[in-house]
Amino acid sequence: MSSNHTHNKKNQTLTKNQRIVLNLLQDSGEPLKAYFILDSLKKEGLNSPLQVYRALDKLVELGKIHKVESLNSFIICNNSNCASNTAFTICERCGKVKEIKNNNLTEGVNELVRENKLNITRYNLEFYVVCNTCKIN
Amino acid sequence: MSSNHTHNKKNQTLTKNQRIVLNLLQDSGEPLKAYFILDSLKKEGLNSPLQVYRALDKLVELGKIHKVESLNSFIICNNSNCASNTAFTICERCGKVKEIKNNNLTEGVNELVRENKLNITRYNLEFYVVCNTCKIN
DNA sequence: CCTCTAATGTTATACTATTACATACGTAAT
DNA sequence: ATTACGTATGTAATAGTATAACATTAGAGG
Repeated sequence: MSSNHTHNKKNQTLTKNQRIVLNLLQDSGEPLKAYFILDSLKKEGLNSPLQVYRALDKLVELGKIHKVESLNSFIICNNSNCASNTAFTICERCGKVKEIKNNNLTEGVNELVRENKLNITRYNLEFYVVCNTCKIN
Repeated sequence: MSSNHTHNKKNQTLTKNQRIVLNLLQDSGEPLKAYFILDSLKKEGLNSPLQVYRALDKLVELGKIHKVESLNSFIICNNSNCASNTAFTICERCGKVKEIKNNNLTEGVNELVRENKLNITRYNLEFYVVCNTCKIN
């Protein structure tokens, strides 16, 4: 469960494709789909799905982004202590995704994992909610 | 977080397609992919992906099966108290999936959710492990 | 400069899932 | 019994997600 992140690694060490994909996800803050990324970055020189998927794979591996499995989407990691673990809330109505930064929760989960000797290498937690905006309407 | 399951509903209330898909998943115990299910049930009269997906959707809705999001697969629910919540371990090496029945863990998660006022409607937890078989080799 | 690894570019293809539309079935109300 | 309605079916077409294979290039380290 120790951090193998490389958040601190300079973006300069990334290749061009990796960098422009990361920048797009960073600017967006929302989960984006691979083919949306492809369309968005056509003008930057991305031509094929594979170029996008390769960049995404690498960025996931580096811990700079996460895949939101149930949405087939990718989102910037804005958490400094998530290792390769992920925890999201996903609004059932509008689809809005937020990475959970609540240390209570993640520490609680880590503790549960330890207590139950689950021998986890990493985890992906998806919590479905109705977000505040949707709750009002 | 209250159970809205219908495990007790007789299989008779299911339609033919739903029943044969459920039976296959039940017999297998493993997560199966939609197109594998289709191939397996050609002889039973399933001809198109849509027939499979419709049956799967319904079974998920009834809580009789779960989708393992990160594997694009479906697995029988063998847990009597999971509501529509899911928790799995997935072996990183061999892909073997087990539904977590550990009440400690699920109760712990429920408690964390309450404590943190997350207002969750349901959750999907995917824990990556190296299973015992793979650990030996 | 050489070598090795990782990344690239491109084409084709595989895998996953849904739209659209016509038809049938079951059941509850009239 | 007939109508009406919701749900399931069957089928064809297509949309959306992801990888295989192969030839080439770029960059880091010796």
